[in-house]
Amino acid sequence: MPAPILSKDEVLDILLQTFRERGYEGSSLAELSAATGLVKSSLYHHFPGGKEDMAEQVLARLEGQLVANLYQPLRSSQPPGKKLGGMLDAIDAFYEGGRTACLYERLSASVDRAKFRRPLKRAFAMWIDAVEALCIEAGLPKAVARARAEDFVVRIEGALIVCAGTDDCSVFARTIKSLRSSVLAPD
Amino acid sequence: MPAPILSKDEVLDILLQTFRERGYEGSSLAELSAATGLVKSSLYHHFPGGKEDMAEQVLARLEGQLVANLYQPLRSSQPPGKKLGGMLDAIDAFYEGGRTACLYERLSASVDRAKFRRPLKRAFAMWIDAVEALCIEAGLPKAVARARAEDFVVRIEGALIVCAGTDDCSVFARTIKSLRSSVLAPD
DNA sequence: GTCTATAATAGGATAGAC
DNA sequence: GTCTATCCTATTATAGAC
Repeated sequence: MPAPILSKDEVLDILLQTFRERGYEGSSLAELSAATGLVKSSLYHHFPGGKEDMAEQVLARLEGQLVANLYQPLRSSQPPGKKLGGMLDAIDAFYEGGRTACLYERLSASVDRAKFRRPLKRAFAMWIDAVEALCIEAGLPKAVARARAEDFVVRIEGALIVCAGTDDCSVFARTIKSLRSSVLAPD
Repeated sequence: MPAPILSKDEVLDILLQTFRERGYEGSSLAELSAATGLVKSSLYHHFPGGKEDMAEQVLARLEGQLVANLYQPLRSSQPPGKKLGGMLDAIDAFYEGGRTACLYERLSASVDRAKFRRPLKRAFAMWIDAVEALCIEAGLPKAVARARAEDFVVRIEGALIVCAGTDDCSVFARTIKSLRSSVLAPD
């Protein structure tokens, strides 16, 4: 009984990276096998449902990480402006200044997107809701807060696409900077 | 010598639709063959370079259509506000209110994105430049115009992603509406 | 310019040893 | 829990007839 090479979480982290880099269709089992150092049948031991199962478990782990590192900190007693800054710093780091794609975008754009419909809907809803709550805390009216939060996520996702398409990360930096000063600004 | 079933342009239109719906990796030759009604070897007659060749020719045709239908009308003598409205109407129709994806996004997110680097860079640059020129015509300072134009494209692309991820087109409608009133607003 | 037929490879998935 | 070996299907691509 050979000992595990990597923990389940380490495997999931590598799968997340691969899906972000190559997309869902673009990540073949051969690719995922090479990235994790596990042969295909070892992957099937962890993920009996194959690639779909991998993506689902990666989504579940990412959701937990985002709650812990992005959304929970927004509930602290710090001033809203400080919390917004912290969230944008974390987002900038997570996307490496616009160099790496968003898993949610990758799966939303995949042929099999219907299979991930529920977790994806929830992921976007949680993100938008978290920013909305921050806007409300900062004193913005509910309707304005909702629109600002939705636009926040729209602009992050859009900036990642334009960065990839133009081969120019500066768009992402400008978007982060603009969000920093506009999201909580008075109505 | 059998007569052509479809014109080259008709074939390219169908390929465009298929790439937009299923992405680059997600569009297999079998798929593209079924969509066009041409068997694989007929496709290779038109596109000796295979799928990559198809995407390149689709990109070239789309660029021509956008210049004719989106960018050239911006050079007319109509008032800037009217031209912005017309462009947003055309964009709304082209993306079917957020229901269909952007080819540029699909190719920018593909594993083979490096192959399309130049046409994609040019596509985004042309789009941003067209909106920038409109903003300048409306009297906005050059730097503001540039930022507004970049943000315009970022928000269209982002709205399409969030629509797909949330299964809710209303995000796209709200983004279009917001752009309608904000893009040319005084600094 | 379209077709049938075929080849070669890559993809997803499983059985069973250790 | 990991491995080797194998299977079947899908995918890309080409040859050659009409």
